Amino acid sequence: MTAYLDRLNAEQRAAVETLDGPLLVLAGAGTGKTRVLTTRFAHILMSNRAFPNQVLAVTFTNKAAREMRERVSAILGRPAEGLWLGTFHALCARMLRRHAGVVGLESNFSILDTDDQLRLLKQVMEANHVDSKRWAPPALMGIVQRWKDRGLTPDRITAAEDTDFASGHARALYAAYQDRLRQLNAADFGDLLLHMTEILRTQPEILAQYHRMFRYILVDEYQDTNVVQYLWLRLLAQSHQNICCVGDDDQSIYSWRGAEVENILRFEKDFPGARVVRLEANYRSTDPILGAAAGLIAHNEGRLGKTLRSGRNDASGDKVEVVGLWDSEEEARMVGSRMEQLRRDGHSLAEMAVLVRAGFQTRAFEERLITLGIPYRVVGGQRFYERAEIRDAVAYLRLLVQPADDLAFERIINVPRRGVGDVALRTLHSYARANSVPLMLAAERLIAAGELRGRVRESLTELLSGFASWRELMARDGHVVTAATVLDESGYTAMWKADKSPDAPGRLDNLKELVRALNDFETLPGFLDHVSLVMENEENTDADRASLMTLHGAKGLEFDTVFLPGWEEGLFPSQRSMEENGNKGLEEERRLAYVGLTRARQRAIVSHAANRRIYANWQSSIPSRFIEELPAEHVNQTGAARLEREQRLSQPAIFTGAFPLTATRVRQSPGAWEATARPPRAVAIPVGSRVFHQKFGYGTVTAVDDDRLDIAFEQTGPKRILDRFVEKA
DNA sequence: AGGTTAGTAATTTTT
DNA sequence: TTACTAACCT
Repeated sequence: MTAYLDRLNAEQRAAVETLDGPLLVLAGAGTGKTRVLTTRFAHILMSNRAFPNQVLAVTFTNKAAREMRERVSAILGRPAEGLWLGTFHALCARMLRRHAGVVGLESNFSILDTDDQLRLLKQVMEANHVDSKRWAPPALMGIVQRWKDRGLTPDRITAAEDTDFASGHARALYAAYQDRLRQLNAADFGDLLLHMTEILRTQPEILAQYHRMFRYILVDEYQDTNVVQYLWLRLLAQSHQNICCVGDDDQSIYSWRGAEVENILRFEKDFPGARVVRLEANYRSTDPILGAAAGLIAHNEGRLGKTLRSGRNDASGDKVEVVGLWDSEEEARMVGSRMEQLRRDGHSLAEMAVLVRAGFQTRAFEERLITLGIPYRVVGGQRFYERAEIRDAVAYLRLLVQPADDLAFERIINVPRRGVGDVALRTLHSYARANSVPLMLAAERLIAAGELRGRVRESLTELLSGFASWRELMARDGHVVTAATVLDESGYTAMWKADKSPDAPGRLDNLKELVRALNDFETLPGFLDHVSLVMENEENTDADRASLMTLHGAKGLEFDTVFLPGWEEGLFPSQRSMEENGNKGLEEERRLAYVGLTRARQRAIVSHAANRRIYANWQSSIPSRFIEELPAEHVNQTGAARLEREQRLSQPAIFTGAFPLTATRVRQSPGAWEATARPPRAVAIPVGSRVFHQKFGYGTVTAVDDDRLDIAFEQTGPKRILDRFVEKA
């Protein structure tokens, strides 16, 4: 019955069995955090302390939610259904649909993504005569989001906090934006939390209802919660205080998104009588990796303090390698050849990852891996919902559910092209504004009044009658058929079928996937929530590929081998982080380094290049301070890091040319120079040859300029490629 | 209305 | 360097 408890160590077991009252579980990296959380959840159910729908379990990512659901099911031995388990946003959306009226919305409100948000903010700025060229809309979006993160409605913002943007009009713009959202019957991501917290704050009977409902609350990644999430949790936990938060202050890396480490640091004050359990036995990494990570993070102040110790029996291992390279290209070659070496030794690529500070850094590694023929995947990037075709399709569906959704209307009004441009749209806008009606209704009335003519009138009439018939169809035949019909009859799929660009087939596939996914939902509104809050791109995890991703993206993952390139001052720690947030920024960068190191089970290879190409020109850089902070006994330093540093100090003149000077290059090991030289062209590739490129596929050479080939690729069109990247087909 | 070109800005992004 | 936006031309 309780066999699942036997698999836990003493501290994990304490975390699972301390069920009453507030509990903070400080879970160091690799200490079995997820196991504790899921076992605790299952334990609550198995011991009959609560029914599945009486436990509220909150995560930050859909992935974490999914994983928890699966693992709870596995322990229970049956599918876990009826759970309140999900992300903050998904759970709030679900609640807010029930109480939308309290904050002036209808329950079918639309959820806006950042793109809609930005467009709306820009419109609000223009309507309030704030020049959107002088004041950047994205900056305002950031300000508004931070306010929302802190649970601040416009009326709660003090004048003192409103001085920077638009000469102190940010608060007014925020208020106008919120009004506009209400008119559109829409909420942005931040609103989901903000509105729900507001409702719980002001409506005691609704709060009481949730108090009766949720007997236990579980929270993952508590160090990443922001103020409004904290307030929401505190309100919900108020009565019984059965709240268990799991987190690691050393892994707090999202302060720039409004996360407050203080939440976890303050837990015992916020929840009097709280118990604290520390999970310190690490089952993931070797001793040297743990030692290096611990030594590094010890440089931070204001930590709750944990001492990771090894829980593995086989924890001895190689020291953390620190490799100094000449330039970023050599760094990419080093990573590539080490991967090849490991692969020859029987290691799987899926167990190797390159973790970079910023997205653009992956490119250099991609190029190298392509030339070496090492399969890889870039993790992160665009999510399913963010793709243009999905957003367009969703806009059509949103309008079906909610005709007042002007943002959706604007998005699709001329997609596909209907000859409705700026001029026509402006006419609609001015009528809509003057009469306080949605754009769709404005269009209808202007057509009836004969104010619109020609092509515009024709295509708008067609679109409007389309929507009318689609609504009927939905009532009759359901949302799946309707969605497919909408995409067809609106001309949207035809638009992509006619598109000759190489990604058009993929987009059509995505649309098919969207319609297919509709089958899993009873209603269209339910599906729309799923798409904007949950749906992700499916990745083919089957193939053996190395992973390239940002350090942020790597949180929660682990690999046998982890490459940590670019440990240079200015890049990592990032200059901007330090400039904007001073020591706090630096400490967060250090936590990021800590997260990176602790992803590794067996091997961690840190590297830094003396020269790096930023945009067009070369810049020299010095090794990251984090390298010096790694305890020497756990590190094996190779390469000319020290030498480079001294050399640069004695020779302040850096290169002005496009490539490092040969004279300094001699300082490198003999092999380095050889490897740097351009490999001789194996076979001449004349014009007209059919060639193959790892990334772009097959193509025909149309022109040759020394080592550069103009190639017309069959899939992706014309490109200029260095000859060594292609082979004769 | 829609395509073309010049100018400008360039972290991290769980929802 | 590239990618995206905004004014500009057809």
